[in-house]
Amino acid sequence: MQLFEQKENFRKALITWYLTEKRDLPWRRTNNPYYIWVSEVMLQQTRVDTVIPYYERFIEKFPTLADLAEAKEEDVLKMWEGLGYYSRGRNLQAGVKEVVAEYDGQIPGNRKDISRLKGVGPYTAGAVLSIAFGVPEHAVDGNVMRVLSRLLLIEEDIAIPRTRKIFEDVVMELIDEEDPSSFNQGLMELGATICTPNPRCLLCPVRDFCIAFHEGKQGELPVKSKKVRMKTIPQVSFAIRNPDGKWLMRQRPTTGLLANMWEFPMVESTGDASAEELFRAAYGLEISNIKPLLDFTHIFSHLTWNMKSYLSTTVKEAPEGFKFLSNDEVEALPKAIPVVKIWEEIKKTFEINTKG
DNA sequence: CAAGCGTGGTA
DNA sequence: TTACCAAGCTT
Repeated sequence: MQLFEQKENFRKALITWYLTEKRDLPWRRTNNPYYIWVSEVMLQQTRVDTVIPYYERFIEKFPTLADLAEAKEEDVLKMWEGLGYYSRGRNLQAGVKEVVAEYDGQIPGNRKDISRLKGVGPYTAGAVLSIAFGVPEHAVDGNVMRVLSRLLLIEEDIAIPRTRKIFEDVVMELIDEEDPSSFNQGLMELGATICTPNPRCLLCPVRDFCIAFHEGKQGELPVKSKKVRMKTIPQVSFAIRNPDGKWLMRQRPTTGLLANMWEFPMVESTGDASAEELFRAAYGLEISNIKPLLDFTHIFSHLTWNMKSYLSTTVKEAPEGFKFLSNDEVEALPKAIPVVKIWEEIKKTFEINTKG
């Protein structure tokens, strides 16, 4: 069957399948545009199973858009701890603040305005517009590109940004004006459960429309170029305790990797300098009683840290930019996974019980 | 546009 | 073990 000549039949097959087979997910039990927005940001490059508990905790902590707008950034990042891509959390709060300041707390219902909000790109704009407001707008993510590349045998490289416009145009041609939410979510649900990288075509509700299936090319699509060479950086981290039993920590810079997250002092390990020498050179602080704590490798999306962590003590004051913090304070701060791992090891070593 | 930006799951 | 992801956005 020709897809474009059978638009109505295609829409009906897709939407009927979606309404029957869709998974029961927390954000599918609401039309609250703020909740939809939160879920869409969390779902960026992140699995559904990972997001669910974060979503539940987040909307419990910040039940309304106003609650999030008024929150401390540190509390927002704490709720994001372990979810990754932490600028998403900071940008979400920034966007929410813009809605309060410029739109009287009402999320804009058109693409032009909603797209101006921090952290809202072309996909998230279309998702919120179609799902929460019922506006017939495209919401093209990786799922949609995979599904449509197969249905229509589109062989453009989906790794190239400008390719997305091809799929946006296709969606605007096909979209169901009566139920754009189910249409867009149907395409995504299909990509997530049936039209996966290794597709299960025999279960597909729209395989009769699929050119790739017809020609047996579903395994060759979508076309996606890839170029990633990963750097490995050796890091040395120091958990330094003062006589009050407090730990030396700092907040990372406001831009770049793990922006604004907290960490134990850390330096790139170059050459064969000892841990103590590295730390004195970096911060000019004398430390003693150095003992190995925990070694591990942490893999980011674009680089790898080979971590060696040490325990030590000092009697000096904190250097510029650092703070000595109690166990409960360390527990409460937002920390990325490598820092959490070191902190967990410290808590085990010293049998620390925190209020958190 | 290309590169930077997290984490955990899976083949 | 390596590679590739999973509902992308910013600079």
